[in-house]
Amino acid sequence: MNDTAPVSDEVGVRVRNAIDLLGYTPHVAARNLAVRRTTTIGLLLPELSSSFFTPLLRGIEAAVRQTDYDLLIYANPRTAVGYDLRRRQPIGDHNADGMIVFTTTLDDRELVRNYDHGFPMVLLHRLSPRGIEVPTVLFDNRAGVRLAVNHLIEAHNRRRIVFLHGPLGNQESDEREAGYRDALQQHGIAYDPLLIRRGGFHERTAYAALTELVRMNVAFDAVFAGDDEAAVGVLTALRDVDKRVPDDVAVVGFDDLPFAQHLNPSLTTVRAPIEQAGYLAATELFTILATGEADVTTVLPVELVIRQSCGCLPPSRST
Amino acid sequence: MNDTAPVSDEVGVRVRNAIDLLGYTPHVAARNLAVRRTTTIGLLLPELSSSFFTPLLRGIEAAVRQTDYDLLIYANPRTAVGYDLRRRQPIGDHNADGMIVFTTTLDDRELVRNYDHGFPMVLLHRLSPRGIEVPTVLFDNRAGVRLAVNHLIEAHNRRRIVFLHGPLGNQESDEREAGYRDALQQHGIAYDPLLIRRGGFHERTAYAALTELVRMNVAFDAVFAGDDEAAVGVLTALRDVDKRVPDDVAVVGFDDLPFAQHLNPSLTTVRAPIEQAGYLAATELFTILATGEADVTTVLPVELVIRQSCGCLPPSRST
DNA sequence: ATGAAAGCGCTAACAG
DNA sequence: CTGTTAGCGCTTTCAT
Repeated sequence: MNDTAPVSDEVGVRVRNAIDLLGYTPHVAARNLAVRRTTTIGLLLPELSSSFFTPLLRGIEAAVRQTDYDLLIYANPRTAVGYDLRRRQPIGDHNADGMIVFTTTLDDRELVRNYDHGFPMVLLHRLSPRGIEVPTVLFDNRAGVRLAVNHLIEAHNRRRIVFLHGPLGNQESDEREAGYRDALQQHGIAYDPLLIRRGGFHERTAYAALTELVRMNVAFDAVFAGDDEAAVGVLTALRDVDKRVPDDVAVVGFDDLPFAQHLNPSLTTVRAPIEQAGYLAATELFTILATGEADVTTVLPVELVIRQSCGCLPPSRST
Repeated sequence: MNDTAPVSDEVGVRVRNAIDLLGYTPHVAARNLAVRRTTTIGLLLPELSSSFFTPLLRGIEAAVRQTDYDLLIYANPRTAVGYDLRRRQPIGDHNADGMIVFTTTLDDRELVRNYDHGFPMVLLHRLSPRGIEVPTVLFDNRAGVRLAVNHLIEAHNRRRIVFLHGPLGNQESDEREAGYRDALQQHGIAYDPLLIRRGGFHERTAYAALTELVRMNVAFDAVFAGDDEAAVGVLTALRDVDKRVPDDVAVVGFDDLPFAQHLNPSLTTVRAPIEQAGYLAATELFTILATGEADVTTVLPVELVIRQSCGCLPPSRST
């Protein structure tokens, strides 16, 4: 019995000795069962092996560190599609007091069920399912892409702009495409379905998408890559087919991941405050935990970062 | 009761309806308490916000995905130093069947205690504490650095080679320094303590270390950066003081993280099979879980990857 | 095939 | 201040 009740010195010592002797460790699961509280928040992620998560986790960590809570992360591609309901949930009220749900790592049904049970959640980069209101933190994807594509059109006179779409059903990608269409429309450029390819969000798929486009002899003078990871694939693909960036093809990304400025040419991209998003999501969750309430929707502004890959900055001196 | 005993149809239906109606979810902690098994392995990390963990996690994930187990990650800088023993352990036999321990995320005492309790563990990038034998997966740090420094000396005729040491007490960094000394000795170059600086393993600290070195007017013609993250800081620092890489100063890193090839100049570095290390560590843990036994020590070979920052490859055409 | 009872390791509430 | 008791939600064993 520690901390909860007054104890005489002698007993205290005796107990402590026993603890040391036996190497006793409290069984957390049992304790949690008893107190119905875990002092832990959970984070549900589709995967971890992408540079995108580095800043995101940094932000979440920063927020967690200011509290007494621990952070438990569960990353599992299997959670993506509807899976056996009877299968245990990796993170839930049994091992966390609340959780952050990234994009589609939990399907709507689960979300609703957790919500009905009053399990505190914050959504990241995904809208609350219709019918319930779960607080969510989002980027202004549409405005960001509009900005980027407008720049390609206005400053660099590009008109055949490829748009790499992320995984099917990705809300963010849909918003980004809306921004792309906004920009085209704004300048009276026709929307050409040939220029819309799947392949955003991953280096390899982006590489493949671009390569195929070239093989198909589709003409284009710019690429919105979907995100920075994809932009790397695009850059590589273009180099492999001897197209020059930005002279032949301008390239812009999304996110402004740390490596974007180190690419060659350095990447013009839409900077998303990823770290801040993580920080905010966690902070909101803690607010809910403390007060029971929180803002419903937070849309984070993004900005265009101009570098070399669009043609604005001169090529770098070779050190 | 699902799966364990025969049940009449009618009752089955009745129960299922009740489940749907109430939105019932099994309480995992309670079940674990009862069956004394979690079907989960844990991973203890000092932090997540470093690109190093991207490939590491990819490897671990790959191994986990082949099994029925779930992966729970706990990242906490607070675990670094000896902390309150009575404080619950975030991951332990109460919520995992075994765990992977990265470097110094668990202190020796805890390691020994877990070991004594028969809790399955695999160590990553850290030696087993003396007295007990916990399986461990390591890089051949010493040979790797020897390779790199030898290259700087032999191929590029450098003799004033800075060595960036990681955090105090970091075993890997110690091994790397041994490799550095090996190489110097091999070529009869005197060891100059002035050239050994703290600052490896982080971009910012590496930047600071280099900047200070320049400010102190210490002469040097090459830098072993400690790792690739640190190399980015070194490159930036050198650019800021108008030293040319590789002409004035050659730079080599360690790890070969994904971004290394995209740096400008691209980074000559020691490639460590990080992903494989993660995969192996997880696989070994599963082997222990299944059979109770595993190899004690696995040392993974590394290789030198030659690029521009040492002077071997010509500067890149600006696309 | 079903219901009842005990116990996993802990905390909390209550008497002594 | 200390020892005892009940119960967290589940599985398991044993009767019915």
